[in-house]
Parts: sequence; structure tokens; C-alpha cells
Amino acid sequence: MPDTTTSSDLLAVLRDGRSRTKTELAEATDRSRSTVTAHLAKLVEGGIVTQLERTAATKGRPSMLYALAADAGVIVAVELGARHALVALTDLAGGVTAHHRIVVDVVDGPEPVLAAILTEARDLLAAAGRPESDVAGFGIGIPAPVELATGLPVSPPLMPGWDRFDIRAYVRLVFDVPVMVDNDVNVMAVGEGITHWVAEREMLMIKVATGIGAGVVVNQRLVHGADGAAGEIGHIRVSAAGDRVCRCGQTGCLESFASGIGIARTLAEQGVDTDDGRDVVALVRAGSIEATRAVREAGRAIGEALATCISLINPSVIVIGGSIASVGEPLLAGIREVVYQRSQPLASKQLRVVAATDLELAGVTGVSRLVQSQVFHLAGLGARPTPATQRRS
Amino acid sequence: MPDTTTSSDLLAVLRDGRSRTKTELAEATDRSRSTVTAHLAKLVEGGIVTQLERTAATKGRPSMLYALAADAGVIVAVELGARHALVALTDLAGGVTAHHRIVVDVVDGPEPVLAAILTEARDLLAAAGRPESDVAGFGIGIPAPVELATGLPVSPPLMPGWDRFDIRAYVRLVFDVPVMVDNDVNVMAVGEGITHWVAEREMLMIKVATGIGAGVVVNQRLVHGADGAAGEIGHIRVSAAGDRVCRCGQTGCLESFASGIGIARTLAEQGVDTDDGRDVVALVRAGSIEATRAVREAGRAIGEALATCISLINPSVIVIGGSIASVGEPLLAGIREVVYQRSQPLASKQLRVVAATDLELAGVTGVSRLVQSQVFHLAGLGARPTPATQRRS
DNA sequence: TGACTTATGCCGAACAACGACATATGATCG
DNA sequence: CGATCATATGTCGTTGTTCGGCATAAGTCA
Repeated sequence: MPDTTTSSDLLAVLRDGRSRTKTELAEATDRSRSTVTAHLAKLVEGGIVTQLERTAATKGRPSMLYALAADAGVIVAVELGARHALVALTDLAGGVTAHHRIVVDVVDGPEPVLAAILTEARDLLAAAGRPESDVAGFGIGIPAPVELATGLPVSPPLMPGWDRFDIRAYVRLVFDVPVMVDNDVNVMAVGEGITHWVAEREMLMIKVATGIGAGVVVNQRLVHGADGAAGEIGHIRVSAAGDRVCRCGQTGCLESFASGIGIARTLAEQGVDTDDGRDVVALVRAGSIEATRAVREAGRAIGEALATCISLINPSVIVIGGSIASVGEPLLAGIREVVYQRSQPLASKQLRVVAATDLELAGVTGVSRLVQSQVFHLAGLGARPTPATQRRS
Repeated sequence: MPDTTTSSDLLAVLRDGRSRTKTELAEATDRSRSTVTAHLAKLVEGGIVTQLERTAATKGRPSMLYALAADAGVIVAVELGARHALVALTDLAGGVTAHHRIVVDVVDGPEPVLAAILTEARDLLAAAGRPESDVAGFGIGIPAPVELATGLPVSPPLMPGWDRFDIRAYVRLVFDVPVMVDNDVNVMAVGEGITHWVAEREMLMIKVATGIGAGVVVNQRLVHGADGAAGEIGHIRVSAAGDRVCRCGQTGCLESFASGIGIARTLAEQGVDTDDGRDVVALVRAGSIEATRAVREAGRAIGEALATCISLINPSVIVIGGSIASVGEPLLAGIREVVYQRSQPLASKQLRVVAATDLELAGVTGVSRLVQSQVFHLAGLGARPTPATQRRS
């Protein structure tokens, strides 16, 4: 029954899973303690919030601690890549309790891929000793633009056969719960955002892997754009890419030069043998001078594109992730070099360009958070209700 | 006393100045008629809302119409350019009732310029037969980045001497009312947005004049960025600008090639005499082939930069304004040519690139709307409360 | 003129939030 | 070891907001 503003606000504060006292909650939600008491009672009765043991000694009477009943349900969070899927279970607070990577191929089309994912999810649930009825929500990040209102993938270049396929409906045949679908980089942005960059209003998450994409956070909210195509920066034209022909048919695309495939292509032109983007990381780690240089050049190209993005939205943080980012410094150095050289002083003085901290789980963490928003009817990403308008003086 | 949510919601609906019946208001604010009645009574009593005559015949009893008491106060709205200022008076609904353009020079520094503006505002008030005590709010759009929280201009390249000058405080010495300061292109974006593009979630306003800047609207809200530098796209690097040195010290900046000054420079290199950006418009209108071509080239360069912006935020509308935009087709054609060629099909299929419709008053209209938000304690730009969460089933 | 339609005003009921008071529970100190 | 202090808890009456219902007003239309 938590449908009032106060209950929502309480959940919005408690959604991170940490426990709090009534006084803390009253302060955080800007209500009186009696109001918080009343609503907490309902939430506890409904099994949504748990009353924990008393706090350790302060001076006065110890207070009760309240926290989200994170174990009351399970969220299935999936990150889909071109050749694999990471299927994870999280508790209602977003803590990952189990995860497993399976091999799939998105070009096989939606049914077989989703079937494999759903099977894996069932297996994980069984292994965790959880009945399927415990599933409270399902979410998936996919490497395609997603239309915000409908959750449908639209014109996905990497995923022929998925165009406007109703993933939500398909999943609901198995798990009849809220289903969230969003772009893979968007969910990474959320994952990194809620774990490390809660306070930042504008943030950019860049994924450098087989392709290149961005997750865009503005005013603490994900940006989807009119067609779900926001953040599709792989086909920005950069000078470094020259006349190289991209798979999209254009020339000079960022992706054709700076993605895993693009770097491999650069190296191949120099006679260095690489099959795939994955090899590039191995080569750099092995100390290959050519590979290191190519990655740094790729970083510069990305930096060139980012300089423009910075001029447009002036973010305070840019997080670099994706498989290629795991080479670490060379890529980051290339990006920083151009970003700080080409950006206006005002926009770059406070700007931080950092590597993603959780390459493996950022995606599913973000998915879980977005699903949680739906399960609890919460808005936005922030830890607090929303910094909108303060109510009291 | 209108400080409750319901009163705010009512004002948020009525802010456009149109009149509505109680039933319409109840529907728009999602409250019962009795609630609306109660709050309207207070608002009418407070002189904030006016009760108008009855509606013309429907079938049943005619209803009363209610509208914002637009004449209860005056908003002073100013648009500051490098060499001039447009000082306007609007009613509380944002309707421009008087305006006058005065000559100033921003390089003289803030005090003399603001003094001239304030004097002009006083003159306009006197001419309108309005006492100064009628002024309910003051706003100004300035050609500089503005820090959102403080309203201070930061590191303005065009306005040396204005850095972190407290415009709000200075104005309040004369008019002790809410004072709003924002970037000139931001306010133009708001002005165009509320008059023609209310429904669009993502929108870009591009001003092409002496310099080049953008106003960025995402999720129906203005984007200021971490340092107020969002939309400062004049110094994006574009290939067309080649190695041309920009006043910012970098090379290849969009502004060095595609702004009024940049176009003049291009023409000068071809031996065509122009003193200033203003001349460019005259030359095109006079049928100069060189000037027309140069403007179209400028459009292409802008299109190149915009293609990147489109990839990042996927707007549904891009509005082109500024003095150079008044040449009309050549500029727009150049922009469209590159935008539609370089953008991903998904992002550009629904995208409209249009000319600003109100070159003269869009700025002050936007200023007035932003001031109105402060005067009535409203959030956002939208006509409706915010499409956030629907309250009933 | 009377039926019909639509708006209005007013009132009591339901609900949410608050502040205050009495009480509970531990630490701390003499 | 008991008194005191500090802090948290539960409950209750008050206040204010919102809702739905009912009687009534003010037009149109036949």
C-alpha cells in the first residue's frame, strides 16, 4: 500500500539498502517523526521494510534501525553483449547476489537469445534456493537504441531481427513482473553513477568495446532523446579516422578508428596480426609498442569527439569503460590529452576523466537500480527524493 | 499566500495567460473541483488570479473563466548583446507590452551598462504609466556563461570586467524583486520553446551572430552544466575552419569560420569588403554570390558540429536563430545538408531543423518566462505542472 | 414554460501531517 | 547502586487539505 508521497520518499531514501533511524529518515524526507513512524509501520507490516536491532550505544536510548527488506524479493538483471550475456540476481536494494556469464549470439535473433537468458535466470534462482515467485522485477541492458516510452529496440545495427521486438512481453510470459529494457551504456552509466558519482548532475559514461557508445546523464536523469538514440556517438566524424569506411556506410566515423575493431584494423594495416578487439588488450598488456600507440591514438580520437560533447553539456565527470578501457592508462592518456587541450578552460577546469571502477558489474548494477525504480514506483536515479523544491524553511 | 502544491499547480497551468474554467483547471491539475474552488478563491482574493466574465453559450449553465492577473505586475526582461540591449516590459503572463533597443557596449563593464538598462527600464515604466512598485521581477540574458546556483557570469570571453560581477545585487539596489540572470542563448531557447515547441523533450537552440552558442533543453529543462558552460559550442573544432586562428587562441574553431565575424573573414580573404557580421546579411540580401556561398559554407560547418550534438542527445528540434540566421535559406540549407548526411538515420528521421520564428522577441520572452518561474515559485518550463507521476488511476 | 444540461456553493467525512506529552531505555556520574 | 541525563518511542488530539455529495443557479432547447 505504499502509494503516498511520504512512503515513496521513505523508499527513495532507503533504496540504497543502508539502515537508518526514524530521526534520520524524518530529516531526510523532511517530515515529522510521527509521520515517518506511521508510514514506516505500514511499510514494515507490508514486508517492504525491516526493523533491525537497536543501534550501538550513543548517550541516550538506542534507536531502532530500519532498512529496505532487501531479501523480500529478487531482481533479475541482465547485460546483453554481442556475443555473451551476463545474467545476475540482485536483492531489492541492488546488491548482486549471484551472476553468471553465458555465451549467446545476438544475430540469432531475440527468441533463442532471450530463451537462453531466461533459462539461466531460472537456474540461478534454483541454485539460490529461491522460488520463481520471488522475482520482483526483470531488467536488461541491450546494445541497441531503446525507445523510452515503449521499451522497444529501434533500428539496432548490431542486432538485426530485434527491431521493435517486444522484449517486455516475451519476458513476461515467464516472469510476470515489471520488465525494464534500456540501452547497455545507459545502464552502465546508472551503475557507475549510483556507486561513485551520486552528487554529479551531468555525467558521461563512455563504453569503448567492439563499438563505441555513451550513456548521458543530465540534471541527474538519463537522457534517451527523441528516438532513444541519445549517446550513439560511435558514428561521429573525427579527423583521425580519415577516409576509413565504417560499417555504417559513412567515412571517418569514430568507431571505425577507435573501437576494438577499429584499433585492430589500424594494427592490421601495420602488419600486426589481430583477430578481434579482445586481442588488442592482450597485446598492450604484453607490451606491444604498436598496440599501445594505436590505443593511445584511439584515445585521442575519442577525446576529439568528447571535446565537442563537453562543449555541449559541460559534464563534471566522464567515465571511460568497456573492454578496451581495461588496458588502462594508454587509452585514458590519449583521451585526456585531447580533451584538456581542446576544451574551453571553463568547461574543463573541474572536469574529471576517469576509468570505470567496476568493469564487470556496473551494467547489471545499473539495470537493477532502474528495475528497482519501477518496482517501488520511484523516479530518477538519485539517493534522495529529488532536490526539487524544499518544503520547509 | 499561494504556497501549497495545489496553488502552484494552478499557477503552472495558468501561467500562459489563457483563461480556463474551474472544470478545466480541475482536470489539468488532477484535483477535485471543490479543491480547485477553494484555492482559486484564495488566489483571486490575493489578486493573483482574475475572475473573468462568463463563457459564451454551451448547453448548460455558463461557467466562470479564470486567468492569471497578468496586469497585476510588470516583469522587466532584458536581452543584452555585445553592442546593444533590448529592454522590454511584459505582463505577468509573459506578454510583451513595450520594448526598446538601446545602444551600449559591454566592454565598458557592468556598472555603466546596467545603469543604462535600468534607466531605460524606468523610462519604459513611466511611459506605460506604471509606478516602479509594480515591478514584480527582473531578468536579463547575457552573452556569457552563467553559474546556475549563483547567477554570476563566469569567465566571459566577450565581457571582460563582468567576471563574477553580482548583477542580481546591483539590480536589486533599484528594483528590490527577484532577479534572474542567464545566458542569452538559454533564454532564447526558452522563448522559442514555450511559444512553438512546448511538447518537445529535447531541443537545441543555435544562435549564429557575432559568435555562436547553443541553448540546450533536455527532459524539458534547460541544461547549464557543471560550470554554466553548457551550450558553448563556438569553439568546437570543425574541419571546414582549417587552421584558422580563433580569438580563443585555438585553431579550427567553429566560430572562427561560421560566425558573423568568421564569414566576414572568409569574404575578406576573397577580396570582398565587409566590416562586420551585419554586412554579411546585407550582402546576401543584395544577391552577392560570394556572400551567399560563404554563408552556405558556414551552414555546413555548423552542420558538422551539430551532427555530433545530435548523436549525443538526439533532439527532436533544432532551432536556428541569431542575426546571421535572418538571411534565411542559405544558412539553413547548408546546415541541413550536412546534418542529414552525417547523422544516423534513426536520430535524423524525425529531426526538424527550423529557423527561429521570432528573431526579435524570443530572448525577452524567454527571460520573462524564467522570471515568472521565480515570481510564482514554479519549476521547469512546461505549461503543465510536470508530466512526472500521474496521481490517480 | 418546462425539461435538460452544465456550473456553482456549501458541508461533512476521510485522511494526512504535525506538535506535544508521557514513557521507555540505555549511558553516565556521584 | 541509585539518581540523572540524553535520546528514542508511542499515542493522542488538533489542524489543514482534499474529496464527494447535494441542493441550487443559470443558461439552452423544444
